[in-house]
Amino acid sequence: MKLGARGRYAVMAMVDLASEGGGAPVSLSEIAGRQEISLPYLEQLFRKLRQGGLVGSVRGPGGGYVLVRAADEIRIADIIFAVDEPVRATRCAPGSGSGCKSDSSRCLTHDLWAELGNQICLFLSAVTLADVCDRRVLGISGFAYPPRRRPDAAETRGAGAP
Amino acid sequence: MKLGARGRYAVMAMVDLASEGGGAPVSLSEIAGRQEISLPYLEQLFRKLRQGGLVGSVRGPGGGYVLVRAADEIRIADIIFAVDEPVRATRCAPGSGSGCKSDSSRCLTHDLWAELGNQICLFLSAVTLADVCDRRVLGISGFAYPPRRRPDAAETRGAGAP
DNA sequence: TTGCATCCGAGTATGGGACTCGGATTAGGG
DNA sequence: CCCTAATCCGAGTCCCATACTCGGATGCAA
Repeated sequence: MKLGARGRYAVMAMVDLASEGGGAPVSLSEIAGRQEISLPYLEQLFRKLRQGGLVGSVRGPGGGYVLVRAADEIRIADIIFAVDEPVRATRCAPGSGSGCKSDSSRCLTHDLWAELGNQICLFLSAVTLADVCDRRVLGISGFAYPPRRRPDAAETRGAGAP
Repeated sequence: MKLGARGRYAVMAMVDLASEGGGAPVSLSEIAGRQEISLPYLEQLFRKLRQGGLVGSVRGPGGGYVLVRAADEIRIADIIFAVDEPVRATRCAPGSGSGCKSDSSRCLTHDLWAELGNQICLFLSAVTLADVCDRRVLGISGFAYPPRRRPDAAETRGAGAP
């Protein structure tokens, strides 16, 4: 999962679209004005969003973009995926070869990054556009990580899922 | 929290150091050979790790680096922080001004990114160097995200690509 | 037809990241 | 003593991904 300005702008624009548009199409100029993003850049973004099936377009005067699904059916992860397709996490798995060099057990760190990417996907999949619009983001994962933090001495940490 | 190749190399090197060094100093040439990282680059990395108080150094022939704390007392987050200090998450909070433009309630996405960064920190703080060495990473957070999803409607397509 | 809007392929460039270089220090072994 | 192995340090270079732009084509309503 890649995390650049493009993804952030896309989310900002989608939030704007979900908030300001009441079913009626919203033009990119409006969004550009409100969010202070350049119009051509927004066009490029919404091209991807449209190809990803997240928004529909209405051409001509009075046209613009509309959400295809309801705001609480659109996950933030969907937006990021739509505009930032590729992944390539470590130096492993560049796509073709399964990676981690030839030696099968070289990179111990592999599953660390894999698991981290997993966590990020999980989080961004748990938050919907509606959540962001209504400021329902904080505390969505209101859990504290560990029972397994530092218990000050040896502990049999089974690490198992419940 | 920034996530570049530098951080990944640093973690790889620290894992190597924790695995191969049995209390005795390990020279950077050895690590460079095993992990296929260039020596000068490693030097630059370990300079930061030393300044961050994660490793100690022994100069002269037979010298090298040693862990200052035990491997299960070093969190992955510590390593990343040591080599990649600054953060600047959104376009908000560039350091001086508290951010989010002047208008107080413009960027609704602010707490989204803040919370995401929080999640990443949380995860990387829950994993220690020893965990990675012993392949105890997978399933460290073996929980499924909350019951607070949309009850029935369209729970198709889970989580996306790993 | 005119003007507003989406559509599209290509193109530029700048910034930050990975990575390098030359030299200075420190220490052990002949 | 040198000599060599190692850490130290401040620069400096290069390159590529990413943000961002341009010119024009297409569709639709008044």
